[in-house]
Formats: sequence, C-alpha cells, structure tokens
Amino acid sequence: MTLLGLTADPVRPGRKRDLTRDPEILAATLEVLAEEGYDGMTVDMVAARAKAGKATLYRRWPSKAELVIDAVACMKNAGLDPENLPDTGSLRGDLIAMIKPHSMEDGERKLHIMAGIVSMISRSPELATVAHQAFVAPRAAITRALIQRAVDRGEVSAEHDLETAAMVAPAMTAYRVLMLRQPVTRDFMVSVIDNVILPALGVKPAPSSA
Amino acid sequence: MTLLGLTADPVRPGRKRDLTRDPEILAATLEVLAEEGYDGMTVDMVAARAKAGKATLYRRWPSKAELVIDAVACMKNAGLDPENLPDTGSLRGDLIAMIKPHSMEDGERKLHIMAGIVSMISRSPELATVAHQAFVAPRAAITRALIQRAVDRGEVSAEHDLETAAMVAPAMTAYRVLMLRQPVTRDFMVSVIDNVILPALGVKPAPSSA
DNA sequence: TATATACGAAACTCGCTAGTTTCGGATATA
DNA sequence: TATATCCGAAACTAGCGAGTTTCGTATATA
Repeated sequence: MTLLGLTADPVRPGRKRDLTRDPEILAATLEVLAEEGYDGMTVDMVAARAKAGKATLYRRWPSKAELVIDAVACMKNAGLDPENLPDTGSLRGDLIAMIKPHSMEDGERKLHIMAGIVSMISRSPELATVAHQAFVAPRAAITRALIQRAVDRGEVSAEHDLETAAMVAPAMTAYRVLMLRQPVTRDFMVSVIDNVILPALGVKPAPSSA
Repeated sequence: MTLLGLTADPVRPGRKRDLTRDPEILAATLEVLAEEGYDGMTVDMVAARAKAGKATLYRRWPSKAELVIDAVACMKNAGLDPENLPDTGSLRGDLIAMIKPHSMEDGERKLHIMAGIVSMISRSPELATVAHQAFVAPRAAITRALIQRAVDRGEVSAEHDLETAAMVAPAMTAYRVLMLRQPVTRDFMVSVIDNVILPALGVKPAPSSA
C-alpha cells in the first residue's frame, strides 16, 4: 500500500490531524470577519481567536482567501431548515412564525459577515458564488416556499409577482443593517410583512391585527 | 497684515494652490473606490488617475481616510434635485418618471462605491455619517416627498406605513446590486413600483397597465 | 530679483501582514 | 524504539502601501 504514495494515502505514520479543530477555526474566522472585515482581519487574529498556531491554519488552507471562502461556504443556517417550515395555515402566520430571536440574531450576524466581504466579492468569483449560496439562496428559497404554499391553498393568486415579493424581506433587512445600521427588530419585521409583503401579494389584513 | 500669521492668512508669497484640482482628485478617488474598494484602493492609484503627484494629495488631505470621507461627502446627486421633482398627477406617474437612464446609472455607480466602503463604515463614525447623507438620505427624502404629495391630493391614505414604503425602492435596488450583483434595469424598477410599492400604499393598478 | 510656495514625478522610510520556518513536545506507525 | 507527522508558539522573510522627502520646474509676493 505504500508502494506509490503519489495520492492521498490515509495510511501514514505520525500524529493524526485533529479534525475537530477545523470547525473551530472556521468559526473563529467568521467571528473576526464580522468584526474586522476581510482586509481588517489578519491570519494571526484568527489563530489567536481559535487558540491555534498559524502553521496549523496554513497546513489546512493554502491562503487567507481560501480560508475565508471555506468559512463562508461552511456557514451554518441556524434554524433555517427548508424541510421543516412552520405551517400555521395562513401566509401571515407562517411569515410571523419565521421571526424567531435566534433566527433574527443569526441573520444579523450573517449580514455583518456579508458587509465584511462585499468589496471582496467583486474580485473573487468563487467567493461571490459561496456568498450567494450562503446568504441569498437559503432565505429566498424559504420565503418562496411559504408563498408557494399560500398559492397552492388558494390564499394567494399566482398572478402576483412572487419572485419580487420573496425578495422584499431579505432586501429590507439587508438595507436596514448595511445602510441604515439599525438593528433588525421584531416590530420592523412585522411591519414589513403586514405593510409590504402581504399587500404586494393581495392578502387582506385581518380586521383585528392592524 | 503680516504682523501675526498665526491663523489662515490668505496673503502668502509663492505659487497659489490650483483649486480646480480638488474636484478632479475627489472624482478620481470615487472612481478608484468603486473599482477597488477602500482597502484595494491605494493613494498612488488615485494620484495616477488624477494625473497628480502624491504630495499634492497629502498637501490637501491629511490621510487616505480623510480623502475618502471628503470624496463621499462631496459626491454629486446626479439629477436628484428635491426641489424639482416630477409632477404627473399620479403617484405611479411620478415614481415611473424618476426612472431615468442617467439617474439609474448614477445610482448603480453609487452602490458600487457604497460596496467599497461598507466594511469601513463600522469603524469610522464620520464615514458612516457622510455615507448616510450621501447614499441614504437623498433618495429616501425624494420618495417620501412623492408619497406625501400623493397623500395630500388624497390618492393615498395616511394610514399606511409611509416610512417603510419609502424604503422599499432603495432597499430593493441595493439588494439587487450588492447581494444579487445584477444590474438595475427599468423593468425591475417598474416591477418594484407596480408589484410592491403601490400595493403597499393601497393604490389600485390602472386596468390597462398591468 | 530673491524668496516662498505650488506642481508632478520619483525615491525613500517604516510598519504591518501573508506566508514560512523553527522549536519543544505530543501522538501516531512500523 | 526510530521515525514521521501533528500541535501551539514564536521568530523570521519578503513585499506592499501609507506617508515623507527630494528634485526640477512653475508661479506667486515683495
């Protein structure tokens, strides 16, 4: 088995790489990224945050850029499982049920990470791809699924522009965090749902919830 | 008059500073900023773009950060004059009239500049202030003014959430450029107006314009 | 004319950071 | 046990860029 060690031969002498450190290093990368931005982040900061040696990082990722791409790509979607969506029977109920403290907190953290890599994205197509998959695609898919269910049950007419409607919530939250630099509160989300998204889809407000 | 030259005494010997170079240098700064982002931009790039010496820049601004702050603060609002708004008689007409190629082009360029300084904003309150005044405030004020006029003429009820509605267009365009990295087309703007903003304000679509 | 400042261009310094190497020690194979 | 790889820590290298200085020249005051 050791005749030709050209490719990845798992049987090697020496201490094994501690695989539990990978997610810890990636988590530290995201933390520093959110606080300092891509250019403000140094590899030493990440190593210190993860209580790891810099050599350990460079043994696993060939460059700072690859480390960041991997960190963004492996980002967890906290509580956003597209298979396990709320089902309250009404579109408004489903959208409101999506507003959970943990989910909002995570979304805001992600937007700070996004702010840290926005300027980098235009020069790294690979980062642009993983960023889209990490930040844009999951939320859009979930909102689209909730709206589609409302269409299926006859609550919303398919005549409406569903794609644009599904983009409203992500766009408004991103704008609020990145441009207005205000926190995303529950009241703000409810206001967007009741005053923008539901009217756009032709859903009449419940008489007592205005 | 030269008895005490403690403060800015305009009567000084020597060649006068060429004041026409200030706006040229600031324009070059914005160009490089949009292309490279704050950290990717070097002072040498700006000097070369403006065909100026680096010493000339440092004679006028004490640091790269101050130069960028000044460039953003002095940014022109191409065609967005809050005193000279379209008045077509209907909110939809006014909003559609705001979609001019020159204005959209300028808005997209501004968003690329914004992308270049987003990560810097969280660490420079001064930059955050001028960025808000340059990017956020003007557009919000115009949309708010158009909506307010619609309220005044009885087209829109003041019961609606006007603030949130005024934020929809800036938020959707920013999201489209910064996150989706797609161009802002006229069709997109019309879709946002007809399918999101007007429904949010309770304006019924004209029967033949759907 | 003598002096002081501005100009563009280019050389220079100095600190910071990506990436490498070295070290003592730990853990694996053979 | 001998060897090879891992670990964290720290020293090291090399390049880049912010900010300064220098140079030859142009333009202002006195």
